[in-house]
Amino acid sequence: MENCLPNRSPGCPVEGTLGVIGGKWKGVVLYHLLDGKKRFNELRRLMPGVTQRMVTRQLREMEADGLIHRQVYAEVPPRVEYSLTTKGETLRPIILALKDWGEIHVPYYVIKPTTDVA
Amino acid sequence: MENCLPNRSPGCPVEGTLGVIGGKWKGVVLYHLLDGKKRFNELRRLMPGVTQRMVTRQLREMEADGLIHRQVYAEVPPRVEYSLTTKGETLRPIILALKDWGEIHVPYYVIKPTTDVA
DNA sequence: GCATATAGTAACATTTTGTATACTAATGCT
DNA sequence: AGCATTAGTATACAAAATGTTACTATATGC
Repeated sequence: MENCLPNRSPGCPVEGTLGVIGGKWKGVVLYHLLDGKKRFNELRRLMPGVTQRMVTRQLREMEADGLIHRQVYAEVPPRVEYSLTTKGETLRPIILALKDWGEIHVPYYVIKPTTDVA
Repeated sequence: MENCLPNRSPGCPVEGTLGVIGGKWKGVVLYHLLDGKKRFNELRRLMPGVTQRMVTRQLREMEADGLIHRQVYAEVPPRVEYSLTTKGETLRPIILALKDWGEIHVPYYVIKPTTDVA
C-alpha cells in the first residue's frame, strides 16, 4: 500500500473527477447546460424524473465547485439563470462522451419528444 | 412534460450512461482495468480507500451489465481475474476523458507511487 | 377570492455506501 | 500445530446520498 494516501485525497485522477461530477444527476444537469443558460424550472422540466430538491442540491454543489454560475434577478416571480463557468465548460468532452455512449448502448427514448434537447 | 417517460427509462442519453457507470467506484475500477486484466486483490491494492465489500459489489454490478468478465480458476488459493468485455472496452473514451480532466483540474497525488498505474 | 407560476426550503423516509468483524477452505511455510 | 494467503460471504451497524411530501412568498390572471 505504498500508493495509499493518508488523508482523503483521491487515489487516482478518475476518482478525483468523480469527486466533482460524481453526483447522481450532475452529469445530466451539465448536459442540459451545454447549449446555454437555463432557468431553474426549465432545468426541472428537462429532467422530469428528478425531484426539485435534487436539482437544487446538485446545482448548489456544482456552484460551490466553480462549475456553474448562478445569476439571480430581483424580480417577482423570481428568476434565476444557471450557466456553465469557464471551468464547467472544460467538462464538455466528458459530457459529450457520456452522451455518445448512451445514445449507442443504452436503449431509452421510446417516446420521441417534440422539443429537441441540447 | 411531454418528454417525460412513464416508466423508469432514462430521460436523456447521459442519464442512461450514468445508470450503468454511475456507481461510486465503477469508473475507478474500469480505469484500472483499462490496461489489462487484474486479480481481485490486485484491484483492491490499486484502490486503497475502498473496502473489499464495495469492490466486490461494483464488480458484480458491472459484470451483470456485461461490462467486465469474471474468470474463476479452480485453484487453491483461489484466483479470479477481471477484465473488460468488448462492451466494457467501448467505455475507454469516457474513462480516459475522466482521467484527463482529473489530471488537469483535481489536485491529488502528493505521494508519488512507485508502481505505475494504468 | 382563488389558482398559477417562480425558486426554492424543511422535515422525514428510504437507499446506498462505509466500517468492522467474523467466517470459509485448501495449501504452503515455519 | 499454527499462521498467512486468496477471494470472497455474512452480519450488524453508522453515515451519507437520495427520494417524498408539504410548505413558503409575491405577483399576475381569472
